[in-house]
Amino acid sequence: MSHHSTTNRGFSAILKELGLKETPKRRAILEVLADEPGFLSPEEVWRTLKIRFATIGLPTVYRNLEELAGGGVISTVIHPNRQLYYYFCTVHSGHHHHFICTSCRKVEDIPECTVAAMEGDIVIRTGVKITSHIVQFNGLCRDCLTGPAARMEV
Amino acid sequence: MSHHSTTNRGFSAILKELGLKETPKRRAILEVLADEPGFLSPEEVWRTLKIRFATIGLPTVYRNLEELAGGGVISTVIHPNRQLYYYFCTVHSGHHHHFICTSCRKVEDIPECTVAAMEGDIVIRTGVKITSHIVQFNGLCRDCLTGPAARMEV
DNA sequence: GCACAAAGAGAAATGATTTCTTTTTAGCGT
DNA sequence: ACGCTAAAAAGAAATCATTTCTCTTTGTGC
Repeated sequence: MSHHSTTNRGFSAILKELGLKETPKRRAILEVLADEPGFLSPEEVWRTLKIRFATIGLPTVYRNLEELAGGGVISTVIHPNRQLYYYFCTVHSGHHHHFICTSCRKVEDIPECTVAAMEGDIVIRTGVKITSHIVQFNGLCRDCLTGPAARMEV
Repeated sequence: MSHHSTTNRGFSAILKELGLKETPKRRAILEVLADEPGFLSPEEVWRTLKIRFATIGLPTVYRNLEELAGGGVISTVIHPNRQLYYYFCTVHSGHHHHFICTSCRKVEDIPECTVAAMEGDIVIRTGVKITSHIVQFNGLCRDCLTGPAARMEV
């Protein structure tokens, strides 16, 4: 059930660009995320990897997810429950934002155009320097709105 | 050094609207936040209150901040360090967003117009239901950009 | 193949936040 | 003013995601 199998090519190149060694576990973490349509918690990634690897530590997963997110390979999801989740974003063309379904964990990409405009306005009006922003829309996707809510664990 | 002293009137009314009893500590929590130009962590609020009250528990502060934020009296700040901070927002006219200075903790209000438009687009295009969003701009305010960074603890 | 720095294991610590139980108190009715 | 009752607070303890530490393993350039 590989959802994004086409993206599995090029992981080596991505890691090399970031100056990260290509270890089996690091590659596996990327694969797990790439094969998942929604976002995953560090512990969920870890549980999946434990099937493949006899020994894999949770700290390893945390460290790798952070490195990969820092390098922009994967993106973070700030859940209303305040835990951090990770998502392998198939859209690599430019900056954008996300809609996340808190029920089934699906993620939809939102172009960032308006946010950029907002930032421009803010900078001009107030003279501040914006170093980062959080823009994320939470809700229920169309499928979850119509069908029976799949994972209502929020 | 009361920055927002004009807003101190009407706390009783606010609490009554929310169906919350007007206790000395609850009022004090609101006062501490209202007197602070920037955002504060629960523990910082607690430390301030300990000067006034012989006994005040940290859980009390956490609970009250959550209740007050839930009622919309105060707003939350999601810090890049992933801790939760609270801010007494003087702008009560309609929905809006914030720019936070990660150096001096100043908060500037951003009208939400564009975000509303974005949401409209998203809903129409994808058919999702948006229940909440996080929109926050992080950076350095003009003062911190020019003068020596006051509290560079990020 | 070797050396060396990066990566991982595993255990333990951290620290913000929450939960629990008991005691206190605000606000209503009288 | 007085008492009642449910909300609120104290204080201690638990939770649990995340991080830190030390030692061992492994990928990669030479």
